[in-house]
Amino acid sequence: MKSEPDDVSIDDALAAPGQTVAWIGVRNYQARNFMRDAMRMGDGLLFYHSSCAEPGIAGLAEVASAPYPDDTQFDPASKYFDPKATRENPRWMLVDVRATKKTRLLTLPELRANPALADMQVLRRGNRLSITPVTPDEWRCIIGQLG
DNA sequence: GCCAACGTTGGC
DNA sequence: GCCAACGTTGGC
Repeated sequence: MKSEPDDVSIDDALAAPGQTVAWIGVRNYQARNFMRDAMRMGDGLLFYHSSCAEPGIAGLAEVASAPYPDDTQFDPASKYFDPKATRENPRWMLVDVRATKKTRLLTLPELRANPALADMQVLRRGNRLSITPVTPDEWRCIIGQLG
């Protein structure tokens, strides 16, 4: 899961109550569907810093809730407000994310240099999704690099 | 700031 | 349903 560290960094997440943050602001259907349909409590997450000087994997986290509506979609004062969403028919769902560990920064160039990660979805050319699945092999490889 | 890539919007 | 225009993402 990508986060801009100027917005929410791994340190911010670890400093939050219960080391947990609601993953607000996702406004892409595919990314929403991963949270709404594919994630389960306790699933492992890679916490990726994007749109920053040194993009890369900065920590580990886990899914900490079932999916529920993103409240910011209903708030006209929020930059994530969606006028087409209603309480009765919410459009945007999220999960809570519990940060478990800050790791060394596994940088984007390092990820790209690893043949075992060549097909990783987040690294694919043109990928703009802020949430992408990780295969078990990719997960093991990355945990190994961080260990 | 640039720009490739691609998702969304809206007219038809 | 098509598709051009536009907006956003995100690395560089």
